Amino acid sequence: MGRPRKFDEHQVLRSATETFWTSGFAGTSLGDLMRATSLGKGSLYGAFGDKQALFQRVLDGYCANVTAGLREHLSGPDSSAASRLRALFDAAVAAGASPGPQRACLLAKSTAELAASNAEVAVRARQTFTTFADLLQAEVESAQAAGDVPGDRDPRRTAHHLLAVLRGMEALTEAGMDESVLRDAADTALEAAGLDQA
Amino acid sequence: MGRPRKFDEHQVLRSATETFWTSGFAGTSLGDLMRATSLGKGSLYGAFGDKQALFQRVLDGYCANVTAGLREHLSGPDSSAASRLRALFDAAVAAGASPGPQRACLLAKSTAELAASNAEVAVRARQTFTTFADLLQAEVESAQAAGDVPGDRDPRRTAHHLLAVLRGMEALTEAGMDESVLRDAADTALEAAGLDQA
DNA sequence: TCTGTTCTGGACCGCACGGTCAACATGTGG
DNA sequence: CCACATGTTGACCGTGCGGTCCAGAACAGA
Repeated sequence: MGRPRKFDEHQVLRSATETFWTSGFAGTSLGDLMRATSLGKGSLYGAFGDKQALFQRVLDGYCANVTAGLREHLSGPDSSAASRLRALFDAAVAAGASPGPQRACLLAKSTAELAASNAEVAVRARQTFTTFADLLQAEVESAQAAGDVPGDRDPRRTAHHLLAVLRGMEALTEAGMDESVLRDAADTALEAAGLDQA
Repeated sequence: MGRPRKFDEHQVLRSATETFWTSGFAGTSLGDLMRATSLGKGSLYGAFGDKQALFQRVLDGYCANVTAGLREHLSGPDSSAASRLRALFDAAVAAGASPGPQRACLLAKSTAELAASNAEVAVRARQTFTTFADLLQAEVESAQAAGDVPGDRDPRRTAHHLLAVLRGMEALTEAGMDESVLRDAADTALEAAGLDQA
């Protein structure tokens, strides 16, 4: 019973995500959020709590999405684990190649802004990156089993290296570095993992 | 002529750097800056212009310092270019290994927060990273000349990869990842460059 | 239809924000 | 020692902040 909500929670969270993504946590005001979501303050506070709590919801949702996306990609229809890994790095290069101002990964931005002062954000970041590493490791192992990666490679170590390169490419993308830089980083990383280029 | 300044500009910039570094641009208020610098608003505005201008001064100075530091390190007293590169990555691992909340590189934080919306920040970031790449490339070439890096490596490509790993390690450090992750990333990157581990 | 419950919209709060300004202090050059 | 140029201080300004609250709207169940 009671009056039903007029808004769709998912849609509101999507709008809020967009806003925080563009302006960061400190750079986003409640007014911005009200405009983006078309909700009054009362509804916003009633449904999500204060700005901090809403941000946490947004960040958690974003991390879940990104993790799910990566998991889906890595178990995708692509023929081999090796080609899926290559596709992943190709996508990272392509993301940085598009012209215009770049909007980096929300998780990267949030970690840079808040991880040092907000334990919850730090935990979420750490956990998400750890999951990334695990997924990459599984993929390396799979490629190894298929004979596309030499057996002498330590999958965990390799995954950690690939993760670092991916995050580094993200950072270089933020700075608007040339595509060639990203290309070089991606190719060298894949080579180091033992994956020959097509 | 006129009344002389009571403060040391370098000292003030150092304090302002500290403040922006801790809280980011949007997260730092004029009050924070006044407290940190012990200057009144008038002096701050008279000497540096508005908050935005002061931030740009701070960021430019930081980039200059970091670049000079890297340049100095890479032309340091260490015996070989190879060992200097190893020391560089060791330092990056060590930076992430210290306990407690991590405060990432100011340039990384500023790029994440502002590069998409502030052209001057984006230009500075891009330029600084490009300089990093150039310095790394020179070092790889030097190591190659000394026979510590195989001659078939493309120095530019290798430098781009090393740069990506360094920035990635920075990002993982922000998130508080285990030292072993950084260690793996660093070791694998150096190996990929053709540098054997000691 | 009436009651209880929830949701909505916006008025309202105190505060701190970024920024301006004018009165005053402190030097230098003549 | 005086006139001038500059630096300092902090009061002041309008605005927008994050957050609270409540009167009224919109439903479900009796």
